[in-house]
Amino acid sequence: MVKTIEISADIKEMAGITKAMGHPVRLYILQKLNRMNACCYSGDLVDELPVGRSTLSQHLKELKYAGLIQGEVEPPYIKYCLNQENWEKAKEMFHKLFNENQEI
Amino acid sequence: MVKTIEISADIKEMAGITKAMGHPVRLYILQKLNRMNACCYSGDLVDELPVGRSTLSQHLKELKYAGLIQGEVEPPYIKYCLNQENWEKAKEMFHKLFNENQEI
DNA sequence: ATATCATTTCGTTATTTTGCGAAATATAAA
DNA sequence: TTTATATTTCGCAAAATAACGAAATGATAT
Repeated sequence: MVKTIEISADIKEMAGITKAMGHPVRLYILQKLNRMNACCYSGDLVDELPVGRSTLSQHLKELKYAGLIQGEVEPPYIKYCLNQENWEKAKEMFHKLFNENQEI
Repeated sequence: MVKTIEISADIKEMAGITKAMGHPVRLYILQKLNRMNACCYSGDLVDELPVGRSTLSQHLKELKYAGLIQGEVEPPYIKYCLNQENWEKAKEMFHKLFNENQEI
């Protein structure tokens, strides 16, 4: 007797986003971009974070893959900003998660 | 020239919690406990999740370690519930993260 | 054409995570 | 005391993650 259980796509999606947020360097970047309401460059970040350039690049790639940030080429730099639409979506997801027991 | 940069303890703490939440099985459990505003048993969960008992036990252990849930021995069961205090703390953390650009 | 600059990709290594089944634990029932 | 039940721990294998330095890329300046 085999279990035929699946976890909903919604949960899986949120888990993916949450996972992408679950690293100090990546969380720092997201917090900074949101706080400043601005964008930044990899070069800025590498000076304030305890990781090397290539490692930082990997983290940016992951955040991009998760849809939380986007990079705009601005030679010779790449300007990284929050992906506002998805960031709002994430915000909403967390809001729901923490508040869906508040029903009347 | 060595970098002497550190990431704040706050960010590290939140990253740890976020990481613990960043898996479909664990997120499912948290959502369920919060939604139902109730507790549940490992045996309930194993029937609705696509993982084996020992794997589920590992996930519960991780959530417990992160402080998000707590287990109360109720022989022969163990009753798992949200750790309300820490759950509220997590809620507040996420709220801040997503809203701290809303300053006047 | 060469050099420079910011950044990424590649190749590698070490560590962590995920998952399983078997064995162990702890409690209650027969 | 044996048996049954719920759950965890152990030991393992496979896969994913994190980090690094070196090399590659792509653009501009000399």
